[in-house]
Amino acid sequence: MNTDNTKSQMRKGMLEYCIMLLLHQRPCYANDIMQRLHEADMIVVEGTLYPLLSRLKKDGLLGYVWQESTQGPPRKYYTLTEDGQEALLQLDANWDEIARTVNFLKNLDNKYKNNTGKITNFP
Amino acid sequence: MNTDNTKSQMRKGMLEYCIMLLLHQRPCYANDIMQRLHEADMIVVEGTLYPLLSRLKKDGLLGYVWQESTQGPPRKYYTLTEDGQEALLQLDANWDEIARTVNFLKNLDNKYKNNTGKITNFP
DNA sequence: TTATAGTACCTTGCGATACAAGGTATTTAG
DNA sequence: CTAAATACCTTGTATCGCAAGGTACTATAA
Repeated sequence: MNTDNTKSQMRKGMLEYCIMLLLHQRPCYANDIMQRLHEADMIVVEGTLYPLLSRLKKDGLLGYVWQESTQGPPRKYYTLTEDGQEALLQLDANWDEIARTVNFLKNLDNKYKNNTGKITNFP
Repeated sequence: MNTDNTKSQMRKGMLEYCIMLLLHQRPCYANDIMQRLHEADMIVVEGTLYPLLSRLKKDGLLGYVWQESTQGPPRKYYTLTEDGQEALLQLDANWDEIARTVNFLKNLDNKYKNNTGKITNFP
């Protein structure tokens, strides 16, 4: 089984949420985000991140300012707009709903296994 | 913001996991799955479900048997294969990792807001 | 018998997205 | 002046959710 692909699929949509959570804490530019997500055990690469940031900018959820750097070219520091903060609340709700659903199903599964010991009740 | 689309994106990969959790409890045919997921607050439609089941079958994670019905055409009752049960363990791990990451970021965010009260520490 | 409704399965086409790979521009070090 | 490092972005591919439409079987009613 292609576990990498499944993990990648599971991340779809989550990445957007995670990045907005990060930006809610403080402004970041691309490398900041990649580094901080890496610390949180979520890998993201440039080819994923830049289009995502551009899209959120285009949708009005993010803004950015150019900031000079002491070690290279200037950086785009992204921040959440007001619309972005509202959207983040929606994403919070979406996440809670999904987590609730998954945990509900996992609990059903555990309960089932504990009660019967095996899986034999074919209709 | 298109919340429906975001939710749809967040479900990518999760659906596969949820369906395998259900099938780990007992064999189901398509309508069973849609109904039980609906009870768990996760909507699935035919156009999503059938290709997904076919793919998991093709990958060897699911098997099925035809079963006569008293109220219509016969049904395909799907079950997890051994490979499917192994894959489910992987998906469990993937889910845990993602949930851990998201909660880590959410806690960071909460801690940040509680400590500072507002978001002003621009670099 | 034929027509209609209900059930169950499946396919096609579209939009969205993660990712690999490759490209451009700026700054600094040698 | 060149090379390396940093930072930004684009293109092409594969995958997936979903709306819409299609096929086939069964039961019921005219």
